[in-house]
Amino acid sequence: MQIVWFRKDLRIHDNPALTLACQNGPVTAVYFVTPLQWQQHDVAPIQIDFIEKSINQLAYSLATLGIELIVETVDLFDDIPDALATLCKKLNASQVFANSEVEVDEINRDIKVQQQGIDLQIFQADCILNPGQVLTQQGTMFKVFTPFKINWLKQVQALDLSPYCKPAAQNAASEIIIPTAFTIDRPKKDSAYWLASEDAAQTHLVDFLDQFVEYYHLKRDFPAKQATSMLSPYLALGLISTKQCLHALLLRFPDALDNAKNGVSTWVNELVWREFYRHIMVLNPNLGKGDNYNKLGNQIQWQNDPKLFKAWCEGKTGYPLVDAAMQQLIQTGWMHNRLRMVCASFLTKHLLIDWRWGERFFKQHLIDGDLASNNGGWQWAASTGCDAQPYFRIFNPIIQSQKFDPNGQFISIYNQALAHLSDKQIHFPVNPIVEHKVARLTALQLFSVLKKG
DNA sequence: TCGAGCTTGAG
DNA sequence: TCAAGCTCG
Repeated sequence: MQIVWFRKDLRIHDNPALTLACQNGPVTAVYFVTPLQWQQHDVAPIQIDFIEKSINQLAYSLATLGIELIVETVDLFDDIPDALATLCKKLNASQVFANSEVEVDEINRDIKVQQQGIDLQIFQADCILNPGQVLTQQGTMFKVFTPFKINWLKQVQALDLSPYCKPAAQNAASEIIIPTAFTIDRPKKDSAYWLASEDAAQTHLVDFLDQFVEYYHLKRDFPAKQATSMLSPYLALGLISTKQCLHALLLRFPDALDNAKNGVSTWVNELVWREFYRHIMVLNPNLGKGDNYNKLGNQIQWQNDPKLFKAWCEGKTGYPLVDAAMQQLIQTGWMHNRLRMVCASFLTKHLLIDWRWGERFFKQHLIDGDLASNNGGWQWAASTGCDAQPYFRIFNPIIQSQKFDPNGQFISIYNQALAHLSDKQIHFPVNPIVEHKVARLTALQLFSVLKKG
């Protein structure tokens, strides 16, 4: 008997741990619910709801393969080695199969499991190219995205991207035992807008590839348009893999890896950014503990005014686009990528609040909360990250609004009181908590500690 | 060594 | 126009 331990890979397709375990004989699956750990990791209630629905769906999918999914609740990652050892004993299992994760606590958890004497086999399915596999000629991690991407594309072009097949059913012709629904006993926020299944993820992907990807580079920056893939919640929990995404993309657009300037390659870029941030995280584990990537960032004198932070959290900064974006996050658990940049820039550069505060707040509300991507994005905006925004580049929230929500269509969704304003008027702040020009100059001074040379 | 090339702009 | 540099080959 083998155990397949599911973590952030809640899928039966393109899942090497599952497929390879099944090749070795009978399999039982396990998922550990870790409420206290999730609390420490600021997992959003809406993501917990999405996890609950996803594991119930996974249990059903596994049942169709004749595999039982045991869902066990413990407090912390630290409790898993014992729990897993007990389970191995009970099932008389010789090996545990799992897919790798990139975060430091997760990696340490796996080490502790192995130290417990459990034969834990770890497979790589989180990235298309494994962390540490995309390096400069000096053997170091790239510090700039573009050369990383060039190297990544080169390697991927030589790769077979066929996803792993789902395993064959274990006991043919056996009846499907419909598993009892599992409930996670934690505060939850309804995630029903996002159907929690592999099928739903595939539908999002197909719709995106059929209808949107060709215009992605032209439309993706406009939050009022439906133009992005909407795959982030699925990628965050592994209901779909980036390999599946790229494979499907290449079937439709065989020259997708050619580094052109079109919608297809712009979207490939996004997948590569995801990998870039994951590689950085594995090679710099302390990023997961709040370290600035750029140590000069330690010298930034954050002002951290709680009143300003509260206003930002509640979408009451006075800047219509920022406030609408924060409402989108609070109400739906998701925020358009362009707006994440605008809000992150505003918090760090206009309000001079530590990016970690914003990172945490986002994590607490995002259905697609993912440490590497969230941290990478925040440190990009705060100019402390790897290949980050230069510190002197400060988004003007009014110009961003004029450019990317020209008719105020997005703003109007979340602030009907402004809907009657003209296209010209709607972008301007009403009782702003800080004035752009003043804030900009202060930020330039405070952030000048990042000046190089 | 040196030069090409820099995600998501702003005053 | 400017760009408060630097990475990578």
